[in-house]
Amino acid sequence: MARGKVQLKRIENATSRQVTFSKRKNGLLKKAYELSILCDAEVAVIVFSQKGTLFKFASTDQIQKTIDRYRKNAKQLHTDRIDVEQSKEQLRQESANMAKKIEIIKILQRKLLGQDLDSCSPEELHDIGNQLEISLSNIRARKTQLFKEQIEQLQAKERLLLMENARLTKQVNACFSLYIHSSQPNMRNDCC
Amino acid sequence: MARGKVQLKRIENATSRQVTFSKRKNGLLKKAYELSILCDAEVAVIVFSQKGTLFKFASTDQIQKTIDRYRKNAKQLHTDRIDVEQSKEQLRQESANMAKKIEIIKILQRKLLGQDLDSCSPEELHDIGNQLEISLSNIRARKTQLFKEQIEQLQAKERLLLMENARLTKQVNACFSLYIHSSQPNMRNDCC
DNA sequence: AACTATTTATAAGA
DNA sequence: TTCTTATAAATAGTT
Repeated sequence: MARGKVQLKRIENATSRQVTFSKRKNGLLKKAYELSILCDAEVAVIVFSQKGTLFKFASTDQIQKTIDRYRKNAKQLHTDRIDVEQSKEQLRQESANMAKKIEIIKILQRKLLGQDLDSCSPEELHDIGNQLEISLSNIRARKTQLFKEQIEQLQAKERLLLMENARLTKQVNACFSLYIHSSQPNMRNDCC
Repeated sequence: MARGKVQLKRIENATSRQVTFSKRKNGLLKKAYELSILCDAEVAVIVFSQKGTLFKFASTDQIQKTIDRYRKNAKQLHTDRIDVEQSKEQLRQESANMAKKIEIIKILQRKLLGQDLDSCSPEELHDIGNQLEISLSNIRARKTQLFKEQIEQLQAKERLLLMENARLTKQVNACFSLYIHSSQPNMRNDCC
């Protein structure tokens, strides 16, 4: 724009490029400022030098406001901020649900372990009892078996004793009959 | 910049302001473009007219890239994108941890319910057994009591039968003695 | 960083 | 809006 037109292409000389960047960058920011003032427009400019240095101008107090307005306008808000908030909210809810589940499971587990039974409603006690019955019927099989075996043994013993008892009674009667027929018929009632 | 200097203040005439906005806006975007080409810089410009119409320029294919770079540079990324990503990641991890917890608790619960016992190590079986023993000892008290009562009854019966047996044996012997003394001494061996 | 010859941007007018 | 044009501003090359 002075002392010769410039080609619109990257300035190869590094020093020259750096100088031009500095001048034009200032010019750009100034123009942005003027536009915002003269025309009452909302303007935001972000410039990174090749070195990575940041320069910016914003007509609002917070450049973020303009950026947000841009994103909203460009309907990218849906895929960015709101989207992110939604997925965060979703994760939060999942989290909360899981925490609830854990609590419920823990409570049930404590009850299954026979603790905190005081706080149970009758139906709950019933249900827990049923569940535990299932558990117990599996786990206790062996113990129950032992009890049963013991009872069966006792019952077998009982049967044997009853048989022995019957046999003895018969024998007593037989003896008594022999005795009656041989000497004392009036003793029959005492014997049976 | 021509035909008279302008005061750096809002142009009051609406039409004039609109025209100036259009011209200067184009000029700003052009300057931004030139800066990005000549100096190989990353430039983003966002302009909203008073009406709210959006105009923008970005030297990258996606203006969002420049905005993100800006936010990163301005260390706002910490409170924005990265922060959001971190909290999302945190929630994700919590979520995963909770899922694991639920799995573990479910497995334990299944085991407490007497299922999937095949997959247990001996120690695990032992621990679960112990836990269940506590539970069982509380819940089973009544059933065990019934078993014991039944056994006690049977034992009592057994004792009664044994006593009866003894009594009968005694009686048999007594009868036999009477019989022997009264008539047939050679029958003693057949009787006992 | 300053200078200045030129180019570029643009205000006012049409 | 767009074109014109006088003139202000920006800036490339130089110092």
